[in-house]
Amino acid sequence: MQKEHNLSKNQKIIFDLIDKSREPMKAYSILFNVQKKGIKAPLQVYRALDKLVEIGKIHKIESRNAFIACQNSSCQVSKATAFSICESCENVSEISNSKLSKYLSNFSDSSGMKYSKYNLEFFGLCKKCKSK
Amino acid sequence: MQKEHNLSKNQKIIFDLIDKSREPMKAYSILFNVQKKGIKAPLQVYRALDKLVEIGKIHKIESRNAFIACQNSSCQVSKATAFSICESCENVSEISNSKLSKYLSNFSDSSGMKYSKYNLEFFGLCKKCKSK
DNA sequence: TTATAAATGTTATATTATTACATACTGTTA
DNA sequence: TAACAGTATGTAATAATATAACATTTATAA
Ligand SMILES: [Zn+2]
Ligand SMILES: [Zn+2]
Ligand SMILES: [Zn+2]
Ligand SMILES: [Zn+2]
Repeated sequence: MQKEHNLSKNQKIIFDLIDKSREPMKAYSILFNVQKKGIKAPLQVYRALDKLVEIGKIHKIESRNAFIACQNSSCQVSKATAFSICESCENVSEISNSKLSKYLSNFSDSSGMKYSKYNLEFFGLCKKCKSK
Repeated sequence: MQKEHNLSKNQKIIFDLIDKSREPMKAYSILFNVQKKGIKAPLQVYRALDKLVEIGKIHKIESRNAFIACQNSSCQVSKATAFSICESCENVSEISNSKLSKYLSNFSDSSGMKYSKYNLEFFGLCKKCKSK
């Protein structure tokens, strides 16, 4: 059962915007879009983004410096994330595959490191772009 | 067998610096370090980095905006990369695990996407930092 | 209530990366 | 050799991404 996070005003404005977007959003594009709601400075955006990532409501696509809403109802924190990214149309989806997540969550090697988090990004061509 | 790439002057200067570094290097730190060798502008650094990534001599650690030399003699291109990152000391190593790479290279799901590349970053505490 | 943590507002600045344009070098082929 | 194509370089300006520092306000809980 998922802990309910009561988002603050700025967090809610920014989450709603990202959640409605069909594509990953960049911080300054978010800023531009929420200026009419009174959020005027980059730091206000980055603070909300940091918190939303921390509680797993959004994830950062590291290779794109962009943010998407969590598409798995189960991500309470952003600690085990996998995405597919089309290099042609830049469509991004969160991969929800229990075998993959089990495999990676249980991964260990001889380095002696204790892994507590991972982020995986797959790149390729989506169905649409392949057939062009 | 690995194709021999004849690095250009700037590419060689920058690769040698990264290769000697025990930690991932950031672009502007690289710039600072190669100024005595005549490389004066960010673009000169970024161009060499782009090429070195393309041919697999270095990889970008996306979550850190930093670059490390390939630690696998086999990476001809940066298309199947996995790293372990200590969140305490920021030590980064390239993971070379054939089971993992096979698993990920063969991964496919029902989305219809054809994956041609991936990048995986594991986070946690290294041996040293765990025992502190 | 009092204390504490979390969130906000604001300005300035740091860090990372690209655009645009001119020039030079390297290897191939007519 | 000459012409060409592809790759690399040099330089200036600027765009895009992210954080520091400090003051204030709001929410939560002892
Ligand atoms: Zn998620
Ligand atoms: Zn596509
Ligand atoms: Zn490698
Ligand atoms: Zn460590």
